[in-house]
Amino acid sequence: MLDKIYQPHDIEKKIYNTWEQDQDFASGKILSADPFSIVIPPPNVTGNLHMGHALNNTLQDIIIRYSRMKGRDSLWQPGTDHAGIATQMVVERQLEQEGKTRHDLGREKFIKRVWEWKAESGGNITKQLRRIGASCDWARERFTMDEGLSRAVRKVFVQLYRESLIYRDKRLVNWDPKLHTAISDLEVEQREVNGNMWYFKYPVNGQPDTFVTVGTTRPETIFGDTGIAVHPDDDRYKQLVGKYCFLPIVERKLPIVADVYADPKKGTGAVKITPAHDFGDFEVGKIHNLKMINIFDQNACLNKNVPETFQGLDRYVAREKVVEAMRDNGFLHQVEKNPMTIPYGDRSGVVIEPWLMDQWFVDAKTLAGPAITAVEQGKTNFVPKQWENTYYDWMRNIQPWCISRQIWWGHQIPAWFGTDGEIFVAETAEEAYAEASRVLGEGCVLEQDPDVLDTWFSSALWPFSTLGWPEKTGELNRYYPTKVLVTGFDIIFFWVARMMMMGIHFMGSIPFETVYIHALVRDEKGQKMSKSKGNVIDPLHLIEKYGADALRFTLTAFAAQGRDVKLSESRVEGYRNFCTKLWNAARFCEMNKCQMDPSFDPALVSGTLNRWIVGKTSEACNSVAMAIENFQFNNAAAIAYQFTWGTFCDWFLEFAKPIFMSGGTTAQEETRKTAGWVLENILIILHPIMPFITEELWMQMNKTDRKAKLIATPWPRFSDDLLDEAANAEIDWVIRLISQVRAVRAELRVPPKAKITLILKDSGYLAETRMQMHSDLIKQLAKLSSLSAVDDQEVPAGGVQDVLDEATIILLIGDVVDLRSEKLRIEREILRQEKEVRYFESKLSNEKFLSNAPEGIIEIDKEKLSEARLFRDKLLEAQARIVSSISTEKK
RNA sequence: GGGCGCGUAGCUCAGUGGGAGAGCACUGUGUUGACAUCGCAGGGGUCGCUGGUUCAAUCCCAGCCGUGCCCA
Repeated sequence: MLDKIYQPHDIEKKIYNTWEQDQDFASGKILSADPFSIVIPPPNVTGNLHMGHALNNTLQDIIIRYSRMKGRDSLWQPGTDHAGIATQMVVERQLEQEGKTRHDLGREKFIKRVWEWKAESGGNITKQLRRIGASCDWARERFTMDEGLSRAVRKVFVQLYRESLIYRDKRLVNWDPKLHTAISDLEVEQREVNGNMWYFKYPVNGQPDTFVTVGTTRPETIFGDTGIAVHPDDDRYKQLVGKYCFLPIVERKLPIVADVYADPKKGTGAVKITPAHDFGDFEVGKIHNLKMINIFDQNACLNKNVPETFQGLDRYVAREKVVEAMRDNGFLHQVEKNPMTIPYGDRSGVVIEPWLMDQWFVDAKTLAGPAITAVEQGKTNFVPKQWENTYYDWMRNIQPWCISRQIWWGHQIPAWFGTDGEIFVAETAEEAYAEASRVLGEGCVLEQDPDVLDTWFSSALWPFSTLGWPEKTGELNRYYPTKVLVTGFDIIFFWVARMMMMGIHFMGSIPFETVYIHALVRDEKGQKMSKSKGNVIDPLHLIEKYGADALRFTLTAFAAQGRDVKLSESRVEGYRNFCTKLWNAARFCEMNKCQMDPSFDPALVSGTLNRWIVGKTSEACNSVAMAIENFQFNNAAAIAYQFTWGTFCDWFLEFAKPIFMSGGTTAQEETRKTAGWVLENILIILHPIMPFITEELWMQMNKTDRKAKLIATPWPRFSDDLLDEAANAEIDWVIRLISQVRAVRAELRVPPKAKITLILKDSGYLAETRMQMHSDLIKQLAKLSSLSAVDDQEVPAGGVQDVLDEATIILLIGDVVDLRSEKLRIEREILRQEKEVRYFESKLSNEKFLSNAPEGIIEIDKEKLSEARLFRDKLLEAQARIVSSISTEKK
């Protein structure tokens, strides 16, 4: 016997262990089956499960579990990425507590230390993924720093270098003065701040009392100024082009150049050019051959290229000093408040400094071409489709990708430098030496580039490196390309785009057929969850409290395409109740010996009720399947929920009760088996969304017959033959009758326990038959003492009346009812029906409507009209009877 | 400034060119065994505003207002 309440805690752990131990998640077991693969967006190895992960992995789990049940050879490739900067920061923080820095340890020991940390804490996130039920093929788990994946990285680097798609260049990069590394554009966050615009007067050479006034938001950069730009068509400055200004304090000559970069409408129309410290200025400087003077050290403090009194100052201290000096010397024209955006490092949180240095770059522009075409040609599709625009937009304006990082944790760049800066790129040191020997001679000295590659460089290879590439493995052949990538929109640029580029370049084909972009999980007020706001909801906390299935169902029910998920705990609670409902329905089935019988054939049932629920079940199964295949997860959840609760529990089981309580008839036996079969299918369709409770029920209720677990049970295929229109109409009629009686009773406040008499007038043969067939049921569910059909003459006066199709329902509820208020009730309803009749009459008398509307619509409206008329007429008759009762009463 | 969304019941959200739905909340009511984490019944919405297209618009189009995100 099932417990009275579902206890997720113990059950979830037990079930998950069983699955994992029995290798139920393993791919490659049925090689004759169609392969179906997805790769997990590898979570950061330092990460902990947050709501975004919970949603992302729930959806993937639905897809893969469904695929498995559909009989495909399903691979969900798991793993984590090494998160270069984040991981290094974690370990450095540990060292800090010991009073050490990574430099105290040295590179080798530090890396060892990181691996130790990884061994100890790196598995957190994968343990947490297990908590939400993720059915990854854990035996295949990969890590971006694994030997195999590292080899893939080296091979890709070398090949791209040889193809000139990776190159070393001196360019401005985003320098993080706290972490001491370059970062990519994507790791820079633009924040709105209120800053100042300072206007400085630069004296013009040879023209006393003539100044060019320039605005700047960064006074400290004046030491790097090497020119002034004005717009070529700007009459204010035309005569100055080709002349020089003097840079105050420094006394450097600054050529005045004409460039459209200077916007005449902004500020004074003249801008100072600091090529080594501003991305825009850098381009201008190159065009006009301006000097590039680097004025910062790696901490963003002023270096030796500035006047001595300023050397070593922090950039913000320097800013004040410069303003002060300019003011004191009369070169400060004015200061304005200036709203602007400032670049911050997304990891360090400090202001990023554009810094001129040698770095490795990927020629992303060239690689992006085929990646754009693949989407244009529909080889890869985004769902929802509008994300393709975001993808195109970024890809078409893509910039060179800076891939080198000045940190230690990561894939060290496979490039070696000779003593004079010669570069040798090779997969191994041996190869590099061999090559260098040919060029520089035997015994040459090489040093490997100390930098490592951007983590996303290795993540970009994930869909094929995890399958064994560059080896030509069977897995690679079988599972690449993957079917669908499930991810959030925030990493379309970081990851999706780069996987597309690398996948196409190295595998010759797209890495995935579909990119499903899901929502962002927000708090109940719609705000992004963040630690600083303190509005983070911990998925593990919700799992503890309500169970993983309740959380999964909630996330799924909210995962409508193109909309964010606003999560609140009360919703999770609501779906926990759904778990309880399901549990109790199963318990009820068990109590009534409704077993799952594998030999049961739904096509052979004969009882109307059973034929009805069989049809509804097949409909629900097919609709849920369709919804999952179309990535309409919220629909899948809604259909399964409505069918389980609203159809199976609320009606079928209630209808079955009298049958179960009656003697051992054949009808009882059939209904038991049908109920067992429906429950079985409910467990199946709910399993992808709520794997734990469904598996537990499956195991408990299939003690004898079946060995296979639910996870390995085939998803049923039902033909439309199971739908029985006649049975539908019949049960539907009974449901409507019961509902109407209940409504009238509630409205007239008939005591719930009071049994009353129902008389059906003018019911017609069909309705009368239906009534008689289901009389026990109707009596029970509508709480009736008796029900019968009568013709005109036998109508007792004074009953409460209602109309159901062509029949009039008469409820004899004794003296309780005030005839006058009953008369008003009927009249209200008559008014409503008359309005209905008028509406359709006018619509159907509109010639334009008749000539333009499709025939089907007209037919439906005609039917609605005649229904409304019938309803109204029946009500009018009922009203007349009341009136006569009232007059009788008076006498 | 460019782009992408969103605005439907008190709340959170589905949905559709043919008279608007769910969950939660709310109101009334009900516990001799599936479930009070429940049952039964009920109230509640000019589908943001203004125009246009159409026989028909909550849905399509335009503009406006409000709101959110991404990019510069």
